[in-house]
Amino acid sequence: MLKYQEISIEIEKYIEENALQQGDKLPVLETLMAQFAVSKSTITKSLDLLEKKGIIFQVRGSGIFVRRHKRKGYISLLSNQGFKKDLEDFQITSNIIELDVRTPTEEAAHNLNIEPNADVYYVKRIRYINGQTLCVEESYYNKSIISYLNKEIVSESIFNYIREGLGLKVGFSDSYLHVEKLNDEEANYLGLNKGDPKLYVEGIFHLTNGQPFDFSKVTYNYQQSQFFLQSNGYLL
Amino acid sequence: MLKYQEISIEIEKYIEENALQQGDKLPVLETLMAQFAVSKSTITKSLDLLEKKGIIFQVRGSGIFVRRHKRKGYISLLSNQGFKKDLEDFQITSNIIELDVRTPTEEAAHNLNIEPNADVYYVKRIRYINGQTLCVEESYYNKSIISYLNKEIVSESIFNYIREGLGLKVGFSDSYLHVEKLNDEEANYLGLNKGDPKLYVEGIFHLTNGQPFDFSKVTYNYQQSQFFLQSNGYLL
DNA sequence: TCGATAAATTATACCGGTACAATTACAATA
DNA sequence: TATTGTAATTGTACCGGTATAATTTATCGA
Repeated sequence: MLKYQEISIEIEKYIEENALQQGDKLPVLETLMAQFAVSKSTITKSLDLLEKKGIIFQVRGSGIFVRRHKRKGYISLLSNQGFKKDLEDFQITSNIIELDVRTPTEEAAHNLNIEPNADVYYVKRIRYINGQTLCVEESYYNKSIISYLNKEIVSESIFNYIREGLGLKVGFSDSYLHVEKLNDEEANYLGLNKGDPKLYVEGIFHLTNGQPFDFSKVTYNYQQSQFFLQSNGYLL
Repeated sequence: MLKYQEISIEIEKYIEENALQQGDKLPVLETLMAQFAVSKSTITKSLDLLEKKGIIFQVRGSGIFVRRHKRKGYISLLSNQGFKKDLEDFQITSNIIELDVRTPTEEAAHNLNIEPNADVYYVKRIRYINGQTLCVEESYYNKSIISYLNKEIVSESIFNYIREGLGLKVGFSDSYLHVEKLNDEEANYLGLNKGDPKLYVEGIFHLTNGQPFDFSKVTYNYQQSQFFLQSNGYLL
């Protein structure tokens, strides 16, 4: 583990343990430098990471402050961790409907940047949160990257498996979302009615080297669809 | 303008002008250092900024590559620029229904972190995109920060006015979104039907010093609600 | 020709420094 | 008391360096 990552975790833990509130001030840079016995640039990097994550904000000439946000019950849209990470407080389960190797749809092939006749793992599942339907999810995994999958792995955290089991590094993701009306089939899966609101999210997940490995299409139960989102603004 | 910001703009322009595609490689660090005649850390900072904005991604040992994403017609959810910035290609207009000084609702006061009897500017407007209703928007501006507003300013870019006119610096924002069904009034405003899908977004906008100055509640026309979102993953 | 191994390439981590800009605290002044 | 100017505080920009980890390319051996 890198120094600046460790430090950022330490600081986050410190905020947690001391129950610091929005606007509370952290020790100044110089203190932190001394405390962790590293150079200014390393501390700065830790703080930049925390800022990016929305944990703190820094004000020049003034100090470093906690930015406590997150209303309870919201899922953060920022983070590639899949669900397990964000929803530790909740009871998340899932029911795998299909899991097989097949050739991708044209759409999936395009988004995964593979040939139409290449192999993909296809996974269709329903996720539940505290017993309620959360979403219906269809995922296509590039089999030349994700060489093996089974029900056990899929039931646990796929992303963990990709990192730990396969030793791959998850990088960035692009998501596209819009709102529509449910059709019959979707309504059926979610236990809702045709015409009810539907939050639809497409996600393309990439390794750090830029290769897309997962293309997912998710339809959320609107009653469960509370998302959180933050931005730090690029003021150019 | 700071060096690393200028450079990041230059590089972005370079990508644009040379029509570089997803995966195309940029010059290596050393070349960029020489080209812009700055130190490694400055270039690195420019690249980090571009990475944060989703323009590029960097691969250690390999190079710097363009990450071209953005499907056409999607509005980026990340960025504090309000609308004008993201939707330059579109015809955005708005119809201001109300604009006055008043005391905030309890909810608004809470989110703006002000007393219930403090003054706020209240703005209610309908936005149109290419002649279609895009959203109904209610905003509360902390009057002790945004000391003056009028219809002309509101019709133009408020955020520009805040930066240029008032000399304030917009920092970060937190947004919360969920999906519901439209009620009668909302349906009426948007030209839709009661019970139709509703994408509802609450946003709290802060200055760089952490003060919230704008609390907004936006109800989107689901037919127009196509959003884009990206994440760079914090792999700790 | 293929696979393993070594070498070169390339971005990232980390150091420690100077200068500067924004904010805050304080003192002086009216 | 309020205001204005000044100094201290504090984070950010930028430099230039060494070492290292990931990747790609070249080299060698079978």
